Amino acid sequence: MQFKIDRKIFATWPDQQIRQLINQALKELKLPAVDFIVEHPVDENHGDYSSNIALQLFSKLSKFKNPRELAKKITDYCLQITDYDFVDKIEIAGPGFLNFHLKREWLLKQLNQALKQADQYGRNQSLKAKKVMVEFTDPNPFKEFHIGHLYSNAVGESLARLFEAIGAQVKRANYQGDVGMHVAKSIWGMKKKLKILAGKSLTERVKFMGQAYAAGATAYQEDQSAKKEIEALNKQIYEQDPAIQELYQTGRQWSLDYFETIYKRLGTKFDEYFFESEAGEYGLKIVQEYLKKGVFAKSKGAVIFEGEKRGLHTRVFINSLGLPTYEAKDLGLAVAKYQRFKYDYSFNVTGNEINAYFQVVLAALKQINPELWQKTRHVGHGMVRLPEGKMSSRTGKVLTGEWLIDEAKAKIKKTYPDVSEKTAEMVAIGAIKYALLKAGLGRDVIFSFKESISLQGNSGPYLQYTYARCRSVLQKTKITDYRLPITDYSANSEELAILRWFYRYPETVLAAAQELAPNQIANYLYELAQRFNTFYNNHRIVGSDFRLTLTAAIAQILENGLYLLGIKAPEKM
RNA sequence: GCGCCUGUAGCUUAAUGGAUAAAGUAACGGUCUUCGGAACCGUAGAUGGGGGUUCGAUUCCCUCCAGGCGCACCA
Repeated sequence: MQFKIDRKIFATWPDQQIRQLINQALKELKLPAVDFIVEHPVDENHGDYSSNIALQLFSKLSKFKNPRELAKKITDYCLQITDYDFVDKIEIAGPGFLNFHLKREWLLKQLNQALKQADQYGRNQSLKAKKVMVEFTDPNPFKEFHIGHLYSNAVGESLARLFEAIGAQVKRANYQGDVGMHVAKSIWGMKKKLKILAGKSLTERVKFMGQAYAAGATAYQEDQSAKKEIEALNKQIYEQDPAIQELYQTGRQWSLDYFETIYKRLGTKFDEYFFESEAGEYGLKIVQEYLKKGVFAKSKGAVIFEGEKRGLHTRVFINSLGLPTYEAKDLGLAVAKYQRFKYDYSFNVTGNEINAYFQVVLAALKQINPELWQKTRHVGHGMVRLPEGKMSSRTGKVLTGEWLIDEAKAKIKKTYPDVSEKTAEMVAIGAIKYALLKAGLGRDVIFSFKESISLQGNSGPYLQYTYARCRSVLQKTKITDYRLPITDYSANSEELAILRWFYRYPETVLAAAQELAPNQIANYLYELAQRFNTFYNNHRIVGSDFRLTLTAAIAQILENGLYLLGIKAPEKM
């Protein structure tokens, strides 16, 4: 599935106009059309936008001595056109790049845009009227909420906010495994020592269930009689046997209540909850129906999808006991989701360990409902690993999300004893989310405690600090409307460095949403904050209308951008 | 064994096939009679190996090496 983005919104953006200008020049000069790029050069001495048109064209033509000669011809033509109000100058550089420098007036205009649009700045309507469902976090009741869930939550929430930022109507979904062997294992463990729980907090009760799960999982592997007991429990759970209903319902509710406390701290609010018990029913029916139509096959008493015929794995959808497996449940889930929300796009955010699994499910979905298949996309992110290796809830070697947040918070309070409780929480969440989101989604996240709660350098707190610093300076004045009366201003180099960076925010938002890459927002904001702090160190802001305006605009972008990462910007810290 | 993913500075990460590979962190050295030092500036340090395509490769292709994940009734 590919996002269909309407780029009309950026038709007047400089890169689009430069592209038009070059195409016009090619036509006029009777040069052949050829693929070329217009991009921001890495080195800003090379201008604000740069094109490789001359290099691309040169390799196709023989009548020019070198690319620079060709570049000169195109440039000369472009310079005759006067109705482009944003280009200051065009230079030919290096092997034959065309470098475009933007006019200061245009840059200053963008500053005003940011202040005028305030919290709407950077948002657009590319996905207007599109419905998008994003499924993420997916913790399992009766087990811990570990830092992997924290990661999935940070990624999913950020993607949801990015989709909203480009105009989509988004529903956040959470899919939770309330039936299955892990529940049986946990309940088996709970039955052994239930009495301990009287008067304990929710956190402790959930922690206890985690331990119960570990005990059950170990016993399942090592003890034959325990294994039989657990399998019997699994059946009881599936059949809703009254004998264990109270324990089951109590434990389930503890988990769900507990998860809500974590979501609240993280700033996520789910619109839709789905459970495996529900998805299983749908899944079973679907698979049975399409078994008749030949999509699935019977083998060794089970119902399978023959993925091997398509270069995938063959997987079981209904096991030989007649119960739906995870595969069937995921098919049921797709349908259940669509019944509740007629989505145009459906994203499923999980760890990439199930990438191959998901390909099989999607291949089956394609046979059953091509329309839904078209709309569905699995987003596999890297896994969180400990330096010692993989986390395992079976051995109890897990770090819970709550532990991490509390540790981060404790460190902040220790380093800065004066911060308020509220701010410490905000900064702790900011540090963790930023650490998780600043890297691309592809690779595994090697969990480093030190890194994840870092307060210096490229960190969430650095951005929050910069925001608070901006706000603090602005509060020294009584000005409330920072609109700029100035249309020309001879900016110094630090000011210019900021001007030449911040107008890129709207295009960064679009790119991040389109490429499913929250890290692009993180990178952008970090660069912005760095430029501001360098400027701040060398110039006094209070007393200059221009600098105050600049500061206000930066604060606005920091706030907007942090929001897209799911991070709050504190007024003080 | 087969398939997928990942290898960039000691560590964590940037870089739509473009120009001198960019930061943070750790190390060392600096900045402040100033609006918030959770800041700023400087020094030193890298594309796993080998081929290929290209005017140009961290990026695409092949191969080797290293690591991770997956491969039938768990989720």
